[in-house]
Amino acid sequence: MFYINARNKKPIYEQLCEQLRNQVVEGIAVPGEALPSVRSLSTELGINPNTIQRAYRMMEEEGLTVSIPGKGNFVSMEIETFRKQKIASSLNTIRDEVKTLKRIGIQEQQITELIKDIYGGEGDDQG
Amino acid sequence: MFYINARNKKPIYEQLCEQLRNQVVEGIAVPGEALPSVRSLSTELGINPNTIQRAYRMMEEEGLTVSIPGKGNFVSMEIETFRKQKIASSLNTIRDEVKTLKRIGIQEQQITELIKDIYGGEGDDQG
Amino acid sequence: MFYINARNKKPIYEQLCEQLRNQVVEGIAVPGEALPSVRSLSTELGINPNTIQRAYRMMEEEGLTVSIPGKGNFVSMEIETFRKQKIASSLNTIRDEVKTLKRIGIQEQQITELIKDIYGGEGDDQG
Amino acid sequence: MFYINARNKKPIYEQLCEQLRNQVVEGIAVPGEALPSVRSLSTELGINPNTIQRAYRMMEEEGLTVSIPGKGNFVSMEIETFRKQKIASSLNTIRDEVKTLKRIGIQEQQITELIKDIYGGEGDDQG
DNA sequence: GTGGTCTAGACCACC
DNA sequence: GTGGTCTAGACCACG
Repeated sequence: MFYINARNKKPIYEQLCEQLRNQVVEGIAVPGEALPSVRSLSTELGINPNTIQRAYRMMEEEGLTVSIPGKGNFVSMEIETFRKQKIASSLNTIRDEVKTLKRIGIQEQQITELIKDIYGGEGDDQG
Repeated sequence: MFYINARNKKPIYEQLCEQLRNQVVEGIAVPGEALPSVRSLSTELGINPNTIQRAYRMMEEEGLTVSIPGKGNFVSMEIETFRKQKIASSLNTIRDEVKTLKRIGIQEQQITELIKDIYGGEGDDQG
Repeated sequence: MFYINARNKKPIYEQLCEQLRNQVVEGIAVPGEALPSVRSLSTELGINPNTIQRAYRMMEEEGLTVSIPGKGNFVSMEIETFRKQKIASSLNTIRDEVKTLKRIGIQEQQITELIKDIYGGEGDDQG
Repeated sequence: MFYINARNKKPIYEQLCEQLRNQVVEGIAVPGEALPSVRSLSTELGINPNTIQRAYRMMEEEGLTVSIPGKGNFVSMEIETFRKQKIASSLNTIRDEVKTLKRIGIQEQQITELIKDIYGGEGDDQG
């Protein structure tokens, strides 16, 4: 469910948080689903429990999960917000990059064809 | 020629480097052009000379500039590489984001219209 | 693990970087091995932490090490590249010098005997 | 007779000095030969006359040239010393590199063949 | 004037 | 504890 990229300069707790965020908006993690316990994830990833704890705390602060004392951490039931946020964020990123490409002199066609290719492929090439 | 955004989490030397990178790919900084001296930029921005030095060193390591001791720092003569890199990088970013949006369930049309809007505007909304 | 030669004209950060490079290609420093912490090496050598930092940063930029914030600096797992680079570089240097000697009028025999002497000695006259 | 590589980090006066040194030991510059005047070389290379002056001064200090006031600078008649120095220096460099290669595990044969190739070619492949 | 190196010491985030 | 960034200011070599 989670993995760590030690070479990545992002802090570990951020990596974990981001992974759950992505899984949630893409429907891979479903509302109500239980997250691994702090202890088990800690040993599985070889990471300090404090760091896992911090990641879980951050997830809860974001509203991404709910923590039920004595039970564990669970994906929140209110995830539509995150889907909208992610869409807005992605569109913004695309807008910025496209503007840059326009300034550099790239033709609109080259970009639209890239998109057509992606949507043309029926399958989901998620890694 | 350069500015600092204190609110930006990125380190100052990175901001400077990134700004020159953009100016180069957009043709605002032309090959052979002299950069401000370490000291002058330092006082102009209210930044420690060491930090400017580091930014300039990084630019040179990237091949973005050449440093001639006793003379100054100058935009490199071979900048076409950076234009190509930037294009490839931007297209990759767009590809990733579009794939994500597809997975989330966004229609192709919504993205292509965003792009059409950007290219429809004659002006350059830079800065 | 490291030492400083004050008489050497090369900057300190370069000396450190070069030493690790040599230790790596000669198998003295093994992949995954931890380097001294910035602070400890700083006090051990009587060098400013900033300078050590810079050396370590340069090593990482070269791909010689990986830096994990909060953990330390470690010899990279992919060091075979450096061995090959070093071999190529050494052979090139030898080639250039031999060509010069040929031009000056030195006999081939004089050079080959030098090499035979080196390989004839069983021991390793390192350090 | 001289050229400047602005990208080279070596100071200009050092580059000039080194070039004459090489030309002398290789017989390209012959004893008694006149060097370009400070003024003419200065304009030819687009270099500050002071820098040329410094290079010429250094050449004279090395005993590489003699300066005759009112006449100019001339290659020294005593150049055999430099030939011997260059040979010693080259042999030392080769010795060091070969030792390194031995330590890394390179076979003697690989090096001797490199040398045989160089001496096998009748011509002088100097650039 | 220019860039390059180094010291001394502070502050931050991460683990 | 760790690495990373930044400031303040000195000193050097080069042109």
